[in-house]
Amino acid sequence: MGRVSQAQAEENRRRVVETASRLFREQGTHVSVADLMKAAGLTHGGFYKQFPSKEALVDEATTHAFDELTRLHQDGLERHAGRRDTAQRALIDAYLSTEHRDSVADGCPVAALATDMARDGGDRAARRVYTEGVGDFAELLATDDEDGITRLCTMLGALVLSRATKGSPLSEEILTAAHAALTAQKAG
Amino acid sequence: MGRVSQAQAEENRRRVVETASRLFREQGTHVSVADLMKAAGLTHGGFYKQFPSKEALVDEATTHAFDELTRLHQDGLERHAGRRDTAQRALIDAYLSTEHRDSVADGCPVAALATDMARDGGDRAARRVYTEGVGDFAELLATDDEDGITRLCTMLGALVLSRATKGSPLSEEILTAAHAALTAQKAG
DNA sequence: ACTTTTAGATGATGGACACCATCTAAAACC
DNA sequence: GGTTTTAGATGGTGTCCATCATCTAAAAGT
Repeated sequence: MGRVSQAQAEENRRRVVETASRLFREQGTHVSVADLMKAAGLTHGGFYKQFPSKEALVDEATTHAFDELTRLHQDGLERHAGRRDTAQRALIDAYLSTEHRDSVADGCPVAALATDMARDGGDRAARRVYTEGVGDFAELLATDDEDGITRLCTMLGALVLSRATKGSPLSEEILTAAHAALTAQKAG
Repeated sequence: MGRVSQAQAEENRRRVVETASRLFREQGTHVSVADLMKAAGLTHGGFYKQFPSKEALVDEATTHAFDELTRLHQDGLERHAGRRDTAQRALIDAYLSTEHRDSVADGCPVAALATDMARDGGDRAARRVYTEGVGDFAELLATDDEDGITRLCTMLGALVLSRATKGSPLSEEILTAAHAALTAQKAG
């Protein structure tokens, strides 16, 4: 209840951002501060000692999610060192899996936050980070035959649609159709 | 204030559903009943004389939006009578236009409602209608060379991403890249 | 014309929201 | 070790939400 060490306070703050980045992806940016803090193991009141507003947390949590994404992509590239097409293939496999479809909270922020970004038109940090993330992701996906942007559209569209139709067999069909299209060999 | 003719009442009810179908696409299904009714030119209290709950309206408004979509697609097919590829081309042109990107309220419900459908997992009428709509749309888009599902994923992904990145030049790049990919002639 | 019905308006309910003032106890600093 | 600082807890504020009870005036039914 009383004070907590600086290390503990920073750790708590980190946990709030981390929790927010997961909850915002899962439920949208409208999750309440109280729910957020409870999920992070704290009470609602302390929030404003760490963040000036909920909006500021949305920005920070979005940034956090995209930093995580960048790290994940870099790890992927390193693991298949230099072999761009192999790394892309691994990324596509994971992206269009039912596991990714079912784990929104830990999943791709480009897909999870798209509608939230589109809906609040402001000139926020979250939007800038998001847009930059889209560009980076597209670059990563480019092949000799096809535009990276188009491939990202197909992947993201498939993920979003498979989530929206989950429960119907169509959900899995969407994932496999998009996967097949993205990994098909083009005639040379 | 007092009573209103049956015809007027039905007309008012229709306007509420129509308004809801637009507002839900534009702002999400969390728009308040009060805002909804105000937008339809009524007060909030009368709502429950026409609908058992807000959830029921979400179902009805979703159904309405998809009925509209079906009608639009049928009109499109009739206008290019029999010529499937010409009708598809016109559809793609419209779908990936900046006008469509900028008019969410009147735009494709598959794109606008995707996240809302994904987020509330229930077995609602809205979800069933949505899933059916996705299947129908995909059928419409199939070509000899490519799966209709994949093409829908690309189109929808592009629309969603162009909306989320609106304000950046990337937004237009996404539309043109996806458009080029979807209208490219495949090697025969 | 008189009665009954009902669409919509008004206003209240209980709950959830973002945000803030205040308390408190332990860490940080001397 | 005594003072100061502060992270987090407690308990508000005013606002907005979905839903409902009640009122009212005009349409429907006789």
